[in-house]
Amino acid sequence: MKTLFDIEQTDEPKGNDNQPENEFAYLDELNPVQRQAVEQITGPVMVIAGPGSGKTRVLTYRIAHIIKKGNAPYRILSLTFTNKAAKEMKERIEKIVGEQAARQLWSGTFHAIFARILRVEAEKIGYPSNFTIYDTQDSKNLLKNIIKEQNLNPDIYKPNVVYNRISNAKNNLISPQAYKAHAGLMENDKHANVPKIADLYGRYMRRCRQAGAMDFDDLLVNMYGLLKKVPEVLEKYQNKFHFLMVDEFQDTNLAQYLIIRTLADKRKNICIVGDDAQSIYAFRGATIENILSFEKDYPNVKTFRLEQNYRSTKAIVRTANEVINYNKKQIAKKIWTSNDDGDKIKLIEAANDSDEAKIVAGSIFETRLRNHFKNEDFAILYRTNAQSRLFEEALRKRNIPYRVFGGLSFFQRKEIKDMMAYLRLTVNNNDEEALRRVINYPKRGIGKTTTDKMAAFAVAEQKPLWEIAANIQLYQFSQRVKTGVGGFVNMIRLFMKHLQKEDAFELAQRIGRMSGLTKAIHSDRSVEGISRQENIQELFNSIKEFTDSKKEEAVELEDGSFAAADSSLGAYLQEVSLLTDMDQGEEDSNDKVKLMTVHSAKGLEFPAVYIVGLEEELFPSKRSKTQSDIEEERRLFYVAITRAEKQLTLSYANCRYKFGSLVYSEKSRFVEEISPLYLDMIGGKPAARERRFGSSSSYESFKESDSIGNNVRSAQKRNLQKKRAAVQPSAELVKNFKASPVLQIKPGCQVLHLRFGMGEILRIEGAADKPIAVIDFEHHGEKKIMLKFAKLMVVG
DNA sequence: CCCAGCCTGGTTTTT
DNA sequence: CCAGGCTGGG
Repeated sequence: MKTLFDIEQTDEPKGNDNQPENEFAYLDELNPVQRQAVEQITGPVMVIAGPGSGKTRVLTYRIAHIIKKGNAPYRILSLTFTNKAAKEMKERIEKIVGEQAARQLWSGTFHAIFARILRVEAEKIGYPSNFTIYDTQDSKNLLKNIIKEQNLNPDIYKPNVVYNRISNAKNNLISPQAYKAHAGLMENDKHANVPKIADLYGRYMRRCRQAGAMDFDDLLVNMYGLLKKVPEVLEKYQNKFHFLMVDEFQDTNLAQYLIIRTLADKRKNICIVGDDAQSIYAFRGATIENILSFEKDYPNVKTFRLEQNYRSTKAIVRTANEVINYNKKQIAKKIWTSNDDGDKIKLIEAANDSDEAKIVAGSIFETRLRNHFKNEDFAILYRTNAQSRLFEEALRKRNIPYRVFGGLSFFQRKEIKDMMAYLRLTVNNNDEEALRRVINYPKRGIGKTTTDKMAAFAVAEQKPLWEIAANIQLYQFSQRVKTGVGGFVNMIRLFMKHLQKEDAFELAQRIGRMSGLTKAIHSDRSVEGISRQENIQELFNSIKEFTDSKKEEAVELEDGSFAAADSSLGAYLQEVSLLTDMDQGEEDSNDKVKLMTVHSAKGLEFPAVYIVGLEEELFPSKRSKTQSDIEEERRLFYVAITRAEKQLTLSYANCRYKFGSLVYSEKSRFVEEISPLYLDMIGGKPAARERRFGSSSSYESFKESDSIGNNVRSAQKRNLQKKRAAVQPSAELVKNFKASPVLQIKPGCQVLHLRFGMGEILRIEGAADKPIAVIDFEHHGEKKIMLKFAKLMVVG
């Protein structure tokens, strides 16, 4: 983290006449542009802030300034995008304005803040105040059920696809009715052979409503609906919030933008901060258009540009600029720095992914010694969460402590979801997904057939599933089922009786005990079983922490009176349902190497950054096909690069197992694109590679492998054996292949077309759906690589 | 009708 | 590597 900026102070700080000199001392820490943005607390303000330009500093100081100017903290609504950013902001503000004031601030993620408001106002739009928040998995499960009920083919109507389309519609505030009336969308769906999407959308919405549940997108949609449909609510919040601030504005979608605009409409004291070059959430509806709209909607906007980078070395800033310059769609600006040139950008080229991990771990080990870095100075950034595993292994082997962020978050673990489902169901009986999850866990003899039958009644009668369960006696079921379901319902009802009497911790313990869930988990003595127990224990600990802290806390209301904070189970669920990563354990990340996706690294900075897995189809993702997709990948790369303060290392594996295929990719698209600059940086020759650590031959693992390669997963091995038996190469192909000076084909394999040329670039053209080749080839003398292509692709 | 255990298929990124 | 689907035994 930065301690002090070495800023050239061109202006003498302008002390405010009415205030003691030191009152606004913090303003001295800002450069002239930053300071102007901070001091402009009224009217529409737009701050275009490049990476490392002190954006968070501007935001936090601006909030402090608003408060110091005599405005109550609860007049300020500050919205961010991720929990992590929100948390960091809160901490920094607290340091300036004190804990008391910071606590009254309305600061958090869009989703969290809107959920908080909706809790209070939900009944005005026909939702219970104890509504559940469905996570993605809940939503997809519900969709899957609906698709099945409608007798649609789940292979065509993939829950994933349906979910994404619905989510898209919601992010653009398109209702099911509007969707049906929208010719373009309907045409599109028809074309994609999924004409029933609009219908499913409507059904899904009704089911959520019936279950008293909102999904992530509903928090936005319903917030907007609330403001549009209930004038007194609109009035209330417009009067409540005198100042609005939005961070990472480039990542807002239409729904978010319209909500912000509506809330700010009365006073128009709205400040947005963003950087179009760091827009990396288009996939969930974010649009840079919002920046253009903002300028149009607020013609008298004051714009400030923060272009000086205080974070990174010249080498890093130059690389970043170089990368982003390939993008056509961007607002012109020049990020510069007065920092040192710094070290050259390093490139690691590894044979395969586990080798890559070893080399990176080795490099961290070495750099740490040489530069007296601490573990916490390092970050490994990757494109997908799944990539973390090999790096974890490699770091463990070298005894380097690390922490993985994101990934399978605590709350997505099965045992935690089960427990949470009980808690959710107790607070909101109508929560269908929770009910389905636990009605037969632990085993109560209520199987799939029974649940499906109950669900059919629920659909036919347009009632929540709980209603059927609660009145099971009225329906045609066997006595055994009736007893089982009846017992379950009574149990939940018993829990409900204690909702008011007991705090979240007491009630959760009761639920764990009486539901038999704790017992079921404790009876499992396997390794996973033990870890499950620990997780449940951790959950209980966190609930205890929650109740304890709430009991200490007295909430100061806006009229000055005090009230006891709510420590009930309902309050706990509300607070916790939008947490994705348990970053509660700050001490947990003390002096550890940090591993995370590039997306979650946004807003953070580290002295030394490794960007790994820079391979075609991985980073950039193979899902990125269109020009604008690629531009988003490039922005993502830009974000990753600009996290680095002093050292940046890029890394890729020559060949990587992906979905059963081993892909040779000598140069990733990115590396190639920045290569003129990159060559300059490493001294003109790509041969100046980082030394390999560990094994003398990076291809060791291949030599030791069996004929397919020891990294092939067992399932694929089985498959491959089957398929290989079926595929025979044509004589011509074998001949062509053998003509290649360095490539040899193994008998029994088929290759469509291979070309080898342009130095070390292996180019493979053509496409096939089947696995076809195992190839040995020479590389720098004796090295051998085995390749198996599930799908041929152009690489190089 | 339920359940345990095997098998297969799928994996971007976040709230 | 995990979750969900399928199958065969109870």
